Amino acid sequence: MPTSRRKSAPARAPVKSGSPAVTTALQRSPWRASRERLRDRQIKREAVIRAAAHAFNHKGYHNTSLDDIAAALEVSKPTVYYYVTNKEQLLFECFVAGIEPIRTAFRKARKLKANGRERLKAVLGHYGQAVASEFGWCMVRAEDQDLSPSMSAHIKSLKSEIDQGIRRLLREGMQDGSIHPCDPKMTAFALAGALNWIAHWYRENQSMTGAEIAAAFIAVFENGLSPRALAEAGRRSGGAPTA
Amino acid sequence: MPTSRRKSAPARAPVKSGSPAVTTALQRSPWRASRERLRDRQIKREAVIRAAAHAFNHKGYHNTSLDDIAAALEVSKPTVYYYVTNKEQLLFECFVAGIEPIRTAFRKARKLKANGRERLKAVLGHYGQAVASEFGWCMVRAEDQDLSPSMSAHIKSLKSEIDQGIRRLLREGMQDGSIHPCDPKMTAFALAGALNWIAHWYRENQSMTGAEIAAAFIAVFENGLSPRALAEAGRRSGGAPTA
DNA sequence: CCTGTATCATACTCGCCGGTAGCCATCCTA
DNA sequence: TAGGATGGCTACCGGCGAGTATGATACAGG
Repeated sequence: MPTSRRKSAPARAPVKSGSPAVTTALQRSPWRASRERLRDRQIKREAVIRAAAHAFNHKGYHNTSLDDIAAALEVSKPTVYYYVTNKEQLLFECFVAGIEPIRTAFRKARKLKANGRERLKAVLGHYGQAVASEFGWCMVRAEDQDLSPSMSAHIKSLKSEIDQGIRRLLREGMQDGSIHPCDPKMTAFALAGALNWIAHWYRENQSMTGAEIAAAFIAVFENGLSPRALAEAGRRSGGAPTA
Repeated sequence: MPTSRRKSAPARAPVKSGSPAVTTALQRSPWRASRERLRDRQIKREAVIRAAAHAFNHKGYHNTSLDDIAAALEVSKPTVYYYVTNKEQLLFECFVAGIEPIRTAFRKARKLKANGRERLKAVLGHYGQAVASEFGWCMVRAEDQDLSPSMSAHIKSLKSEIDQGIRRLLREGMQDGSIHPCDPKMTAFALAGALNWIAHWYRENQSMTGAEIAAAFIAVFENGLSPRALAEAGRRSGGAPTA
């Protein structure tokens, strides 16, 4: 009976995590071949997403057809559809792949033993690198209007998580005296905006690496435009300034 | 002979300039009626562009059809095409309308009698307001990929003009001692990026006006994250800090 | 009243592109 | 070696949307 066979496609796994615990145990199982095929499938799936990110980077989401992506992979369009359900999901996966390193940066910063400003700097450094990565464009430019309500909500919540994380670090830094008093909301917007915008002017084969750009930006944020006394400008670790 | 009649459409005038010197003289010309029609045409044309900007704001460029814009104006699609040649030009005009106030801000700042930081602040204030304006989204999001090479080049040059203007003000401020030493290129990117990003989260009917947002951002840039000595934080006009 | 021009609508063309139907090859498993 | 699962292809559909052909109306000038 020729009913739909395509339903049997295995559910998606998180795009970027490198096969967490599945391949470690049961090395000589009789299903080894099947497991290897599954792993192959993940590799191919990631290649599809990577190709999509690359195409979106260069031509934009709407100017990229799935035929383009298929051609870049030297396969046909239905093959792409074998790995993802639709174009929208491609954008979504690229977004997630881009934002994931930022989330882990927050987790790592949390267990860092330093003042708020240093922790914030650590996060912003990873943030900048993520924006300059191959998924940066997709992460930054994924728009509500191009996504279904459910995915849009998902993305919104992830973005909000990042935003709240920055605000929290700002507040903590202000409490421990390592950050100049400011409005956390506006400051977080300014910081994230400056870093997000990297995706607009940064394309591969640039002279600076993502890390270098992030470092340069952080220096700007840290010092501000107004001139500082020399002693203060050279200071590294912050305590309460005068109080 | 039914050849193309549409060629007779009058050439476009700069979108936003308010009928510069045409209506001042020759008030009783016999072509008064014809001149009035021309003025009407300009008004309608601007309405079309404004409607396009509004639609692009809400749904994005690619998700907006010219039927949408026509419907918003309660006219039909050919009417829209009577005032603009194609969709691309609509985006371009929106971009120009958005960026023009920034250019005038630079011109005004140039004849301002103040140090570099103050002049930069004045420009950034107008910059922020422009980004938060009805054309802000179009100005910020107009992408090369959606435009023909010639228009893309035009937009690129306008953007570059703004960028170079910011860098120049930074250098001037560093020379007169009102701005902390920094890399002008990276700092300009950071400033412009933060302000550009306003277009992503700012939608009308927000609690803050564009001017308020710009002021808040400028305060962030000016102070920086590192804490400042109280005397320094309160300082207003800058001279050389300690040298 | 006649003619040209400005303005706008109805009703189309047409290409692109997201997504699918159906078929074929291969390979693992029993 | 049969038979199912897996992975891939060619060929198509359907709709959306940019842009247009054609003609109707309004009005100005002679």
